[in-house]
Amino acid sequence: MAEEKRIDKVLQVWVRLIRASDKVVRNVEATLKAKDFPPIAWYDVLLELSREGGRKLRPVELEKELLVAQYNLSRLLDRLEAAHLIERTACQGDGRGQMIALTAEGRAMQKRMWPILRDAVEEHVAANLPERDIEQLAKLLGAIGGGLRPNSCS
Amino acid sequence: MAEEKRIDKVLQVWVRLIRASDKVVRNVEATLKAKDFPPIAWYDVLLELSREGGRKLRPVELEKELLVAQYNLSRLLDRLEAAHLIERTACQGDGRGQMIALTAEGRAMQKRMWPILRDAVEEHVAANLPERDIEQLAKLLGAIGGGLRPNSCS
DNA sequence: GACATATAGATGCAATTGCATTAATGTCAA
DNA sequence: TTGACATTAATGCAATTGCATCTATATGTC
Repeated sequence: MAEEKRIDKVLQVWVRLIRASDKVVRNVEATLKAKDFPPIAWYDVLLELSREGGRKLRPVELEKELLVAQYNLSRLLDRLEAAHLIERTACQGDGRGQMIALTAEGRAMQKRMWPILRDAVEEHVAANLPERDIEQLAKLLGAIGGGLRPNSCS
Repeated sequence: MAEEKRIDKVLQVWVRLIRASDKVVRNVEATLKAKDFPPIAWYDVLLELSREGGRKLRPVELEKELLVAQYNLSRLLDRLEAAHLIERTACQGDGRGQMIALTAEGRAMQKRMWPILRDAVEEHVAANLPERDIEQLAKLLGAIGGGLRPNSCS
């Protein structure tokens, strides 16, 4: 009986987790699109590269940071490259690989997207949650997601 | 400064929410697929119909319950129908609409999927969270997601 | 009844995702 | 060095999603 109750609670978390995530992502994507910005996935790549200063990253590294499937990243990079936001260059030392560099345009895009994204996230995630709940939530979600790194950065 | 800190926390929740949800969904989908079961989306429809006993539902109703886009639901129902898990019948009283009925096969599928899904969710969502955290999480996620209904049912 | 407008559901088409496989190196042991 | 095996990245193809639009029926107004 106590077991039954627990599984019900877990299922409730399951449903709410998916719905909350879905809702928030849709809203933020919509905000970006409404202002003619590219999707969140593009921002993630641009941010990851921005964080490295001028250092170039290899797709494999991005893959690990962003938790994107290899074939999806490959094509995401195609799109970013076509939009002149990144550049692919050969990787000396490893003939298989390549280095991904942010272009000036790419860096500018990341900077322009940042405040939009920040405000959208603040609005749709934190709506009217008190500081305490935010912290609690971060802690509990961290427990589900496993090891994660911090985020943000302009 | 206090503001800065808050937004950082909110962004952390944003990142973790997406990652936790993503991870959990992928794991559960993988579990289903590994046992040759259809995806979660199918289960959601089957469960919704099962809950109604023998009552048929209209796509519009499902749409609201499941929060799926109209055109996606239309095609999801195509697939379920092709798999003989549901049946579409005319809707008397409204010539535009239709009624969706669970077939015996559909009901059986829902029943077979239930324990698999339950265990997978228990494993991937609740891994090693104490009861208290589960409840906290449900409460907090509910605050983000807005009004939600309870779940589960075999 | 005739018309304007709203609602239910389907569908063509483009973009994205997932899956399986491939090509090209790299690594390491014999 | 060579051959077996691992790693990096790309790609053909099918399935799914998003978007815009379309058809058919309903509803309300005159």
